[in-house]
Amino acid sequence: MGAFRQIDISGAARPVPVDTVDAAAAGVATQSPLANAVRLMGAVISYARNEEVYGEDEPAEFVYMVIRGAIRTYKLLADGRRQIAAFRLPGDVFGLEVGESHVFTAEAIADSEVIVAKRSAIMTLAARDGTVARAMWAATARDLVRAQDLLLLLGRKSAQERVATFLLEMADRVADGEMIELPMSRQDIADYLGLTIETVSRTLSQMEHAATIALPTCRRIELRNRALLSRLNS
Amino acid sequence: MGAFRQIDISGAARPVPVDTVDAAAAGVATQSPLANAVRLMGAVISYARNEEVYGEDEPAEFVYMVIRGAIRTYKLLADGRRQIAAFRLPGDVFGLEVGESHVFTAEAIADSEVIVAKRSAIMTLAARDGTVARAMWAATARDLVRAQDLLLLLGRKSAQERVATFLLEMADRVADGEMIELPMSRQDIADYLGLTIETVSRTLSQMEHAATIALPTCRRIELRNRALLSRLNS
DNA sequence: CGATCGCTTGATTCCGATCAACAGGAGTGG
DNA sequence: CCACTCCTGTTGATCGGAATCAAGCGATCG
Repeated sequence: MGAFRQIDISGAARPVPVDTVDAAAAGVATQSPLANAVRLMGAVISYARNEEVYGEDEPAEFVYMVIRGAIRTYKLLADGRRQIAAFRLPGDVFGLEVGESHVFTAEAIADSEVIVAKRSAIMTLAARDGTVARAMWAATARDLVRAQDLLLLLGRKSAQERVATFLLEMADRVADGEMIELPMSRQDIADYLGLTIETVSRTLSQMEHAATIALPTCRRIELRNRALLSRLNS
Repeated sequence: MGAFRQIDISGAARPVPVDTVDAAAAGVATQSPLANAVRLMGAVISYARNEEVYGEDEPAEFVYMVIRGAIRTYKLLADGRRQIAAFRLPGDVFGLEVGESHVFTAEAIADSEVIVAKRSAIMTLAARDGTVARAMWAATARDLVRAQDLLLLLGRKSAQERVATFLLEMADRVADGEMIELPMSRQDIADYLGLTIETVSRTLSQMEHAATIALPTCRRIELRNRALLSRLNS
């Protein structure tokens, strides 16, 4: 069992509300009616690295959309073991709950900008506009599909397979060609994949030796053999 | 890596459509507008033990609600490793997808009765009735919360903790007092908890020796020390 | 330039998987 | 009814992959 790991909150809470912004100008493509609603009714807030966006069991007063940076959502066990359920990247909506409180904690992985909209306003809009209601459902369903893929990974895949799956997922989401710029630390990856930091590091090193990937820096990964990774992904 | 495990389909497909039934009489309590809609618009179909209800990637033509018995939904890896994502028990709605196809396979664990309703009919109703639309969202969100709890279990809990969590979950869902009547086999439990059948069996035996539980038969489990199980549940 | 933090690498341990044998129970057919 | 088989579950012995313990490296920052 892992020992308790202290998670330090280096950045002080420093919300900087701003009026409605042109999020498209901020690099977020127009997507669903939900994303549009959040964009129209929300304000931009900046979060420093490791700053908490909201905590587990807090009332779910707001809905969020990432503009810049990255957010992790996770649960903790009493002794500090952590499971990250999702990484939220620019364009992702998160914190949307059916119930009255959040089911996990959300924290900024890097300095980030997030649009924050009143949940009550979104819900009111959804009651009037069926396309918004449906987009909310679709967003929850998308999270569910992601979670179910992660279940299979955590329950049944080997360390190599987990890392391969992770790399391909990140390639889909943040890659510029074959080059991946990771926003998160090894510890975050480990807590997402249900491994230890050492195992993640070792596995990446092995893949580098096998020329499956290249590691120019520890936050940059170049895929050099996608076919092999896909085979490991099962 | 686990070897390929053959999953035999002993019961032949034998759908027995029936007109709208009084599901309350069948022991299912009235719940959400969604459950009511499925009940009103569906037909009862019987599935034999191990019979497939639907397969992964099949078009999602129907929505289902369990009346009697139990259903497992799962994903497979290419070599046969299996991860069960959920057990569906009487009253549970499943197979509700936002997209056009199912994201995993559903099979009867025991001989079961399921109400089957046309997805298109439910969707049409949801477009007219916001409470149905919201109930569909709520059902998906409930699945998501369950999946996220399972993520923490699969990623970070020990075998003992997994079994303890499972027992408490089943106690909540099917227990008559402290006595649990399991509908599923050890293999199903193992594939739900990300363990092997041997580890599940051993862990249950240990708990019996510690007088935490009693095992009158292998499908019946009596909780004798819920406090201890809760502590293991973290 | 030293300190700190994040990452990598090596040595060893340990939990759960694997391999193997057997027991109990249900169903089948004589 | 019993003998047989099949299936599920239990238990024991051993193995192995990832965790843990430990050391050192390298980049970033004050």
